Amino acid sequence: MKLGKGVEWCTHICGMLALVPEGKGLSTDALADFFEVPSAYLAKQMQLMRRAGIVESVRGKGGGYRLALSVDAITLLDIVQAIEGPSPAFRCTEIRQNGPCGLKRKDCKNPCEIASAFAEAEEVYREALRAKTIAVINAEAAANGSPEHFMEVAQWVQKQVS
Amino acid sequence: MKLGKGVEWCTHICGMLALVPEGKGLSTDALADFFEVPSAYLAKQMQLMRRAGIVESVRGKGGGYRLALSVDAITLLDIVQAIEGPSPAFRCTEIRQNGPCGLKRKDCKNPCEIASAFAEAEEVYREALRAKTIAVINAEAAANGSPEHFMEVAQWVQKQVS
DNA sequence: TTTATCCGGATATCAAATATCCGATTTGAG
DNA sequence: CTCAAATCGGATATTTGATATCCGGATAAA
Repeated sequence: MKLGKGVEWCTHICGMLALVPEGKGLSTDALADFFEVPSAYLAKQMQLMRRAGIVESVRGKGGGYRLALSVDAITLLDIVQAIEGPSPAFRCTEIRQNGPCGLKRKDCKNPCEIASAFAEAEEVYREALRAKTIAVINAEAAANGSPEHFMEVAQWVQKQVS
Repeated sequence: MKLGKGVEWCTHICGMLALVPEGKGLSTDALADFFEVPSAYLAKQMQLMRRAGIVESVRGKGGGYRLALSVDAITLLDIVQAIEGPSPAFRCTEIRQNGPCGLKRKDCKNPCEIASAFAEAEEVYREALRAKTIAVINAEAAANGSPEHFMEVAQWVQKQVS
């Protein structure tokens, strides 16, 4: 039961990309430097984000990544699913069909009670993540953090895109 | 984001152990045969269950495992935590402290907004699993399944403990 | 004493996460 | 046109964790 590092990285990155001016972008190297994470591996995560439609890329000199959607259209769930894929955490292998008292295949059209219970739990989990947009996260961060730090970050972004 | 097979196995096993008569137990081999799972590996999972206080073991000939608690005192969350351990799925590595705009350690006494959001989501997930006891699961299974199959399983258990 | 069982540790195997590298392509700038 | 900067996709290590097996010791019933 573990989420990949890419989830943490990309969530922070989305918060930062929100500060990037229209038409500009930040390169993988710039993002990797900002968070001190391995550039080559981050590049792979950003490709997943792009395929999921969360960010868009501009190739060639001066290119980089920027958000493909507005900050209130990107949820934490979107990011998790982009990085981790769609498969549920609980994997039902239908062991009720095994062994001396195994059920017949045809009697197992519906998921078993255990699989259903885990599916429900994962659904409320996803629902909680779906309720948190980048806009919300950034608003909370602005409320809790110092204005000085915010300016510092904003100026760093400015320097990169100029 | 993946739960180990032991979670599925042990949940089904708890449902079965509920049928074991007072004072008796089922051996690891019997459980492994019933569900067609590898015996040696299942033994490891059962040790985790025992250390978590969910089942208790009887050593020596004729021994085995039985529930250590009543069926309405064992939740799916208990089983997940027994097998998977206590660590959360989202691992915050405090990358906000990294890089050119990294925050000072002392300004990071509270978890960041992202870590908090994931912690909340995992809490509702745990809450959902906490609401599902073995008693509930078994009641649902009894309601959905055929009485014939229930008898078949009960008789198999009888044969093992006699 | 023999047999069946759990216990703990050591170890092997396999899959996934993490990480790096390279060649191809695109694009802006000189 | 050429060069440099950047993403893209694929190939490939490396590391970690999940999966799986085995064995020697302890325990208890027959």
